[in-house]
Amino acid sequence: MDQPCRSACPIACTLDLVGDRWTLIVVRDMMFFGKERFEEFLASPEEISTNILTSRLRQLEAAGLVERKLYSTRPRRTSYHLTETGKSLRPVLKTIAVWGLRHLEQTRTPEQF
Amino acid sequence: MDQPCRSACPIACTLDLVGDRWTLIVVRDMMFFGKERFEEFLASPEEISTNILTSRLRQLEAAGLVERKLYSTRPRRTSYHLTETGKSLRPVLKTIAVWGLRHLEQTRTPEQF
DNA sequence: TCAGAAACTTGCATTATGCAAGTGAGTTGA
DNA sequence: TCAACTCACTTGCATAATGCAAGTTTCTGA
Repeated sequence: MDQPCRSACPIACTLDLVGDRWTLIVVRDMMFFGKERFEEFLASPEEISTNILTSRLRQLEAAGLVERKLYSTRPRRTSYHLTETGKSLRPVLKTIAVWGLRHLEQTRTPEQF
Repeated sequence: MDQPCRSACPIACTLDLVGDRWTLIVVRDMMFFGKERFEEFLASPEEISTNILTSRLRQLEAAGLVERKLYSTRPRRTSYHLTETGKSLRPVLKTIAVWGLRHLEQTRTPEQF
């Protein structure tokens, strides 16, 4: 999950970016569930903790996959959105979801796919 | 990476199985580079350490994605192979590779794809 | 002014990872 | 037959990541 790629392999480099337990969960929430705010991500059933969520949002922002916006300054509200690069992960998430549905019994479709 | 799924989401469950820095590297080595032996996995450019490799092979075996075989008892040699379930991860790996090649500059194709 | 929400930060314990060294069974060559 | 070597690990220890709870700051509305 750190910056330098372990090798020139596109699989290894992609995993360096999003290959951990939480990053793609956050991307999923934005891509399929339209979540935008910190509290919305916290409400997901996987129960990410606040420090991990902060660090993942920062990393995704640094990687150019997510944009952070202040959509209100008076109460100061933050929202997060996928950039075009972030949105391009859709086939990856889709393929993973299809595999999970087919091979892991305990999974079910949440309508959205 | 532990057994119990965090939720019923197919993406989250799949990540519980293979969502870390190393598991899919090992699967990649078997799927695209035909690697089978412990020492072959160690030789990959990402340089996995022996204890992590052992634990990942055990987890993949426990998850039914990989089979372990003793192909020689006299010098006692072990080989690892993808099961049908393991092989079914090919589209996932492919999609990740395509994304990496398109969006990460430092990556290049190793012919095999 | 007092409770409450949103978006965090901080501290600390637990778990995972990285690194180096060691082990044991068997093989090869001098 | 003895030393060196290979394969497939295991062990120990330091560092890094994660999980959990609590606290902070800024603002709102009653």
